[in-house]
Amino acid sequence: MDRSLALLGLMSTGPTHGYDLKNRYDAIFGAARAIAYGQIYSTLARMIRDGLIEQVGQEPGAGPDRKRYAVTSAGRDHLAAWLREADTPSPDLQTNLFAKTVLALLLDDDADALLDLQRRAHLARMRELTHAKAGAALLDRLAIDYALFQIEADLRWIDLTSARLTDIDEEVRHHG
Amino acid sequence: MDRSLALLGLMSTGPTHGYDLKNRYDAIFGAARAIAYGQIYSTLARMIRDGLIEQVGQEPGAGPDRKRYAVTSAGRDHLAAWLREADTPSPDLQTNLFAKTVLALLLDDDADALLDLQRRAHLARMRELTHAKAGAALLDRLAIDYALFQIEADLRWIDLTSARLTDIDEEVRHHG
DNA sequence: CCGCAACTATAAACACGGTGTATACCCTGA
DNA sequence: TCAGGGTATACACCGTGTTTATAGTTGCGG
Repeated sequence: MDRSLALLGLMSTGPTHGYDLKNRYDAIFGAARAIAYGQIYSTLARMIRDGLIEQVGQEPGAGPDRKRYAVTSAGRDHLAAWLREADTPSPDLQTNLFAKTVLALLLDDDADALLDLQRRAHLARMRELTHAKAGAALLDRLAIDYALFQIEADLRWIDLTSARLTDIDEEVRHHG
Repeated sequence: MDRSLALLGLMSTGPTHGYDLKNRYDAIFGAARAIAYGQIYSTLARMIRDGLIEQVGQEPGAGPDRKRYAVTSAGRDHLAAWLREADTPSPDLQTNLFAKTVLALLLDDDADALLDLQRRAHLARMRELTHAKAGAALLDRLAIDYALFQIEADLRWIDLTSARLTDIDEEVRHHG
């Protein structure tokens, strides 16, 4: 996920400072992965450099001075363009599992065992997520659903690949 | 995909030099995305620093001298550990689409239009991939299948989310 | 009332993956 | 002979993200 755009989006509801941004980010997007303070400030610095935001004040808070930032019109355009543009999923068609399978075959390792291991890990993860979903808030449930669907897709690919291993082996050896 | 591990895997079939590595990588994994020469050498440098590979010779070829590298025993262990370890898919449950949807709601933008746009882009991409699959080699077909399964999963999530937009809107406003 | 912990707030150094470009060497053919 | 193209590597640089340092402010226990 593009964290800088998400931050830009949060700032679009009104000028804020880094510390507040971190907390709001975590409240909305941080279910699975909170953002580090360090990343907030380095991202802010880059956005300032690129003219997407600008400092609009510096006020005392409950600690060192807060620097307040606002989205510039260039920033608003940038965000709007991002929102309006569809993503290409997995633009590179490559995955770790694909690479592992091919390399296992190339190195005379047991590719089928590898696929089976991944299958079991996926099933375990699905149970885990399904359990976590029970008590979760709506936004978190949505994120979990996304992961569940994706794991199912992975499982289908694993079955397909596992069934074709002999053919793939031949193809890999050919490339040597 | 983890390119450095893939390179390490390729080197495990015998010592090679950077240039050769680049060509073999592209032949096997490069269907969708070739690796740049620059990345080869910077990755090799890091692997040397980490003791995963070592230089074992320097011979003239059809150009400047070739530096031949071999996998160390630490490198073999590292690779074997990677092959034996299952991946956690989408360890952070976050996606661009999720972020866009939430931000659109937060900014009073049209979230449903956004989802619909993504849906149409996905369908177009599916047609494209299905078409490309027809004439492709086995390894490429496998990679394409992976992408197709994943897009289907995305589509399912889009439908689910689209149906729940009013509830999500309420939740998002709550977080402010 | 002193000192220390916990919270607020930011900055700067650093690591890593990746891209682009420069460099240098060799061979071929017009 | 010399221009062009393939071979081969090195280096500077960029963006994302992590770690660590710094500094003020509040509040609580001894």
